[in-house]
Amino acid sequence: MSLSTASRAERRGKHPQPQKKGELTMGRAPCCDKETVKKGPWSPEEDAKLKSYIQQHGTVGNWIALPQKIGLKRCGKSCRLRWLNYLRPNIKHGGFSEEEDNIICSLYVAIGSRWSIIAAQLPGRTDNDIKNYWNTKLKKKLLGKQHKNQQQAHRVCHKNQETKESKDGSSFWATPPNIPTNQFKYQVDHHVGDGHASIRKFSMNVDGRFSCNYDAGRETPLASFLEQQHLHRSSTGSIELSEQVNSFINGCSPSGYHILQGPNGIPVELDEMFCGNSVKSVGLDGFIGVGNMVGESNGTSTSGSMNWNEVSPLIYPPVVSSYQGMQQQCLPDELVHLLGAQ
DNA sequence: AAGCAGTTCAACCGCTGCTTA
DNA sequence: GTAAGCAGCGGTTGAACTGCT
Repeated sequence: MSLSTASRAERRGKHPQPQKKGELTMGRAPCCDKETVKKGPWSPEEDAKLKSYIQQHGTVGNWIALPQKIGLKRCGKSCRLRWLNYLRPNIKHGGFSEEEDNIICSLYVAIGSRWSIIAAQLPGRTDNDIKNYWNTKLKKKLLGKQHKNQQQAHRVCHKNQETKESKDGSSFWATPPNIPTNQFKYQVDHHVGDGHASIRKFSMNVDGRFSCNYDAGRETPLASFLEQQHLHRSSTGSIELSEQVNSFINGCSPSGYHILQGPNGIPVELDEMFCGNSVKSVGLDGFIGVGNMVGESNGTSTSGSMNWNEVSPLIYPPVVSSYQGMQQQCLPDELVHLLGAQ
């Protein structure tokens, strides 16, 4: 370290942030003076200033220095957010289509709350918009569907459970249901011998409703994300998610057989199902790194890979009487070990 | 009309990872 | 190799709005 903070700040045309009395020396200094910076809703005048400056000079440069340049008493981060989420051209607000709903749900199931990646697949939508939409509407919509199906399925399950319990006295359910041919799939084409950079084309197909083809020479955020996650290719170069995902999106399980229940028989919330599942718990590596994941019609997978139940047990777990029981029942050994170590 | 509860969404906060010196 | 500075991200907050009683 040869340069002091002050000299570096000067070189960048900035003054160093004065350290406040009693402030810790460790940790990050605030990006702006919180006492003089304006907060809250933006006025039309502020919007106009910001918009005209960016339209003239572009967004290239230093966001933190920008408000000073144009005389705005705003934090640079706030300016950036305002531009990206509201002032930027071609922004769409509200009125999400059915197709967009499906895309959001599909991607949420696959990659979790990576809103920026999801937003990148929906032109004109911002991550903030999608996040809000998911939290306020889509999640409830799905829970509503889920609830309906649960009510139907409960009747069937109750019958099945009675039969099983009468045999062995346990509350564990019998074998998982057969998984019909998948409608939802990711496919990653590759060129042999090209390493991780071989993911040159990313296409996605949700029941024929959505297709996002790779634009040659331009890596999609999702494709590069998958690449970052050290996607292991199968011999066919494809990753396919089973119909379970798709059918959940469309309202619960394919057979109406598996109901998600917590320890006290309380239905597990969507959040817990997705966010608490192994995808999130052990990182996407645990999900994508599995390699070829094919929901065959008999519920098995090919070439030593894992099926959906093994990878994402909380989406389709058998109902068990305890969390530990569920781990033992559903998770592959290495994941149980990982979770146990946490 | 008033009061309350629920919903929406813009904006904020704090953290992470990358870049630079 | 290290630390500062920054952009970007996801979670959270709270004001404004809406609907119900």
